[in-house]
Amino acid sequence: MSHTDPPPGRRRGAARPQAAGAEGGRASARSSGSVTLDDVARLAGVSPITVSRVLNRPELVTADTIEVVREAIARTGYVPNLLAGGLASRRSRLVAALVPTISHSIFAEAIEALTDRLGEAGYQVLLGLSGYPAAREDDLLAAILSRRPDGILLTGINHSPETRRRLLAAKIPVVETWDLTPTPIDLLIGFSHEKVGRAVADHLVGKGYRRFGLVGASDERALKRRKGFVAALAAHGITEVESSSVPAPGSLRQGREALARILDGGFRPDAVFCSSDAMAHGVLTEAQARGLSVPGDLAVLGFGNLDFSAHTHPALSTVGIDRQAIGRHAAEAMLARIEGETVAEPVIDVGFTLIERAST
Amino acid sequence: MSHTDPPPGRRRGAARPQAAGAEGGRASARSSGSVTLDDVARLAGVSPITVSRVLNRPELVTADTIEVVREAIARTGYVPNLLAGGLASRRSRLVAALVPTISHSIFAEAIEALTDRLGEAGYQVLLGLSGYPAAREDDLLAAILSRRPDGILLTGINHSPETRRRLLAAKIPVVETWDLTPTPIDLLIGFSHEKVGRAVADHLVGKGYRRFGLVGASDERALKRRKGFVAALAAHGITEVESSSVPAPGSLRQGREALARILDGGFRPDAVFCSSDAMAHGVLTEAQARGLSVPGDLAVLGFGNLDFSAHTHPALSTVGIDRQAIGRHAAEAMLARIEGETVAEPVIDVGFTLIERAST
DNA sequence: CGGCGTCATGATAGCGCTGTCAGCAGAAAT
DNA sequence: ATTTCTGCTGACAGCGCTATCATGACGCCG
Repeated sequence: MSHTDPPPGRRRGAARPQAAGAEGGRASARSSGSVTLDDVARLAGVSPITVSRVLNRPELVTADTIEVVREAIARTGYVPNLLAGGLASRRSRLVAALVPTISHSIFAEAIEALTDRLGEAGYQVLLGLSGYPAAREDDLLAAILSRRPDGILLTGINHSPETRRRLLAAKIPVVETWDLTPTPIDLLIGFSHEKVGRAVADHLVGKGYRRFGLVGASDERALKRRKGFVAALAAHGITEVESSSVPAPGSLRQGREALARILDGGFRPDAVFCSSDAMAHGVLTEAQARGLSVPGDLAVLGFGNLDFSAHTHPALSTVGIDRQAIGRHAAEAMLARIEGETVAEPVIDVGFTLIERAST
Repeated sequence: MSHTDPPPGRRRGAARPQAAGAEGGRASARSSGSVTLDDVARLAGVSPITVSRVLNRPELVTADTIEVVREAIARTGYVPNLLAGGLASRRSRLVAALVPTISHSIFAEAIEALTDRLGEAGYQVLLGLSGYPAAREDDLLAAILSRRPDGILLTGINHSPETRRRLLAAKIPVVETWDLTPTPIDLLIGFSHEKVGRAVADHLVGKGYRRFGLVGASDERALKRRKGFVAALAAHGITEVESSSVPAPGSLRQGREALARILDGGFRPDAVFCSSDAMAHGVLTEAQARGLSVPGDLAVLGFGNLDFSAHTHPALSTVGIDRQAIGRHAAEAMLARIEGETVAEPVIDVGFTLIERAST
């Protein structure tokens, strides 16, 4: 049923221009009234499947037909329905990304890179905000899997057993990001936070600093950096480390307050390592407010190399992460997996760079 | 076809526990093999539509039945398919949001508030990043409308005729945000940027400042603020305004550089109004680097009241916008419209607050 | 000139779900 | 006892698209 006329003389001649939904048609009560593939097909004088091919696999259709169909699409103002398409083809062309927050730009940029790359390939990104202790991750994941994404990106490597189970059951590519682990669910793109901590400690000790402050957010990755930092200091025989924890993700304000707490507690560090550049900026600010000179009285080192970090006064030493590379690699790996190609590098260590500026 | 056994004794007894996809079944070549509503229904001994109701309109089903069905769902690990559901019900439970960027937290927070509120109502947010001169808005919109969102949020009020046409044709609620206009497409939630500019000018003039610098990003809303600012200054008889434009969105770095340009150009303002707090922070930083005292030598005023603004040194005077209110109101208005309720206030002016801190 | 492969297009049959209306208890009304 | 109503459940028929296989036209070969 539904399309009544068998294409007569072959295209062009068959096309009786007609407004969509005009005709003697009985628009079934449930129909949305909007233009469908069938409407376009009828106007173009071809079968619906041909219209579908023009849109999705034009290499299978002759140039003439493509032109006729394109014109019919333009005339009707047809907008494909990806819900229907996805249902039929079992490819939603949707990729989900779960991040704790986008308000702090460390994740935002990776997401933007991911979105850009996937957009080029015709995919869209469905964003899930899990909040900081990833409390909602489970429910969120359930909601997201209902959309049948073709792939999913997660932040971090610690997921509840329930989450792992669901991901495995979904049988789609999974990319974990921002950390490394010997037991990834599937794909993995990150770097070693513990090594970051060690590298920072070695650097600071090498420059002669001996009394350390640590200003860290309480998220799992910051804790790993701390662990590496403390371990490396211990290896240098240094145990004098005063630390102050704040709730993730950590802001300039919290950096200021943390330094104030450390100083007011009587400890007088000569260097402070912060778990984010925003907090380091706060430490810088508090130091300045107290008339301490940086790095003379106090060295400060951050994490993230955000866009402002090179331009604070003094410029902030920090650890640079190629955030866009994380997003880009995630997109590439996911696309490859979706297309059924074998992924050359299922685990990518994007590394980090210790960036020495004026604050140390 | 498809479900073979008519529910015999009435529930419970009928449930023959069976792994999903076991049975003598001929899984049609196209089936995904994953658990469907029918599988759950068979296990629970009810019809598929009843399972659907348990999930979507449980108030229509008795407690007993709900329990049996819930158990079957748990046992099978059923994950609903919203592509199919959306196609059948013509409600995707998806809301699209188009913003220039999420890397700068001014939009990110509004999006988070939107996402939270909509999430409670069972909707998810599909994010579209249009980039700064909203170059991609048209294509992006086309891609997004293919998903049949139930509503859409736009940033700003200037859209191409093509965009307007498409939005109107989609027949879904549209919320424009971050600005006001007498001719909204549908719903509108924002505030007057020109009034912001005027209020800032009045404030600064009132405090005795007379020579003004203006550091502005070149996006349309920042230009409106500038216009209001300049107009109000003119009303006070002040025409000595030196301005410096930077590409949107504007960063700390650009703030520093802009102040440097103004100062090196020989103009010596006693107050600078910046189009974002990030840039104002940069101006603050450059002033400090040059040994200028703020506000003694130079007053600085930003825009946005971001989380760091109260904690810079000196604390930054700025214009506060209730960003979460924008997201929340947008969500509420959209939900009301989707549910078919009449929207009490289709246009909401969330206003702004001039926040006076130490930098002026 | 018949056989066969290739290419463009079409017919059919779903993908997994929900709108709609019908049916059938049991309770309430007469 | 009969009627009417209410509340719960089910059968059916799609939603708009695409996977799959079939078909017909054409060119090429021996």
